[in-house]
Amino acid sequence: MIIESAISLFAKKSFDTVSMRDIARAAGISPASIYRYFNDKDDLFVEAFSYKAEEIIENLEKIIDENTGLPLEDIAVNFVNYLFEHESFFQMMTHFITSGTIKESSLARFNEIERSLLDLFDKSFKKMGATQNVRLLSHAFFASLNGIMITFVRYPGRSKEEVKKHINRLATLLADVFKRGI
Amino acid sequence: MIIESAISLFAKKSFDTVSMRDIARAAGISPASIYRYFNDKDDLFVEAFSYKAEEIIENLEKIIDENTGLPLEDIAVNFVNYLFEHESFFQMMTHFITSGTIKESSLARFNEIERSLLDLFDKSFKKMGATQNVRLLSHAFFASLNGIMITFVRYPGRSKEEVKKHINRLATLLADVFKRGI
DNA sequence: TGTACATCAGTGAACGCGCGTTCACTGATGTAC
DNA sequence: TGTACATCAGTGAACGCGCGTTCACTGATGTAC
Repeated sequence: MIIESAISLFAKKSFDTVSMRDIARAAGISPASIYRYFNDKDDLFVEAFSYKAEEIIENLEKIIDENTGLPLEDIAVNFVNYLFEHESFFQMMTHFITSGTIKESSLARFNEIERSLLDLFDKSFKKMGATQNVRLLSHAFFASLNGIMITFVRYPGRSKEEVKKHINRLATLLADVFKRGI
Repeated sequence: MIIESAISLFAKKSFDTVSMRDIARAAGISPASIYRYFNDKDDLFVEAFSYKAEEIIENLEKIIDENTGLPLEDIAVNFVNYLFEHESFFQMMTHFITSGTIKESSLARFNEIERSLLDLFDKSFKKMGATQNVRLLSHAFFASLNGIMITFVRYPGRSKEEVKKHINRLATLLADVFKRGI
């Protein structure tokens, strides 16, 4: 319940602006109660992130496995749209990637999840027939899609629909470039 | 002097952890004095960013102009190494891109600078013979390089040298893929 | 050159706020005999 | 079934802190006559 409240808040607000009091209010409990279940804010967030991450990785894996001939463009577009639809996950991921002030243990768990995501991309590239530098390709592709999301998702003066469309175009272009370039 | 102190602090600490008191201390003045020259923290940071950005854009432009046959790989590697060597600029750029809580006027100035950077990539792609979708290519390439930096620059358990090397490899791979893919 | 006043950079201390977290406590539920 | 006690989820209030920012003030410098 606490975790779900935290997640739902991240869909609306950025990491720094979500406080323990906010989460407690959303969960309908007192701030002190949160500390019965989590050591500190970092711990709560890493739990929330991994909770959401499991769901997302499972779904993405399904998409990849069920569609044997899935072109890289579709994987890219699925991925960014998934991030787009699960803003809380994207928000948390961005925070873990960019923030310099995270407990080592939390960061370790985040990296584990990041590796699972990269495994998905590995799988996709292997299916496409890539044999060399697969992990490096995954790193580049994953980071590039991340970069596209991070750089343009807050683009000011554009509606959510326009932003989504633009990001889809960029993801498609990137996948196309990768497909032909590898 | 204030601006330079702010910039030098960003090279070491992340945005959220640099306070007005830190900057005042580094500049050898009192916190109150900063407010004689800047309306608020946002204003100071956008000035610091644009101060550094001008220098960087000028330098990158020189590199591109002076080397007519410069391959995309070199531009990519120059760009990420530049970000790497000017951590303060990278730090500020990341903050402006990811933070959801910035004054509209500051964001407008940031976007102006971002557009200048994109113009540089436009120039490079045009030199390479791209004629269609040049701006879209620049968006994708710029965002991808950003993503590579953002995603891997804080990679835990690796030395700065290792991180730099890895990012260079990814930037080279990306440029190579783009070159062959367009 | 001297004097009276205005201007202005700069300051130490404080304001008000929100944060993560802890404390001492309550009251419901479970357990033992 | 009743009673005494232990366990435990949950709480309101407070602690201590650091933040951005403002205030009332100082003292040096510039200006006018």
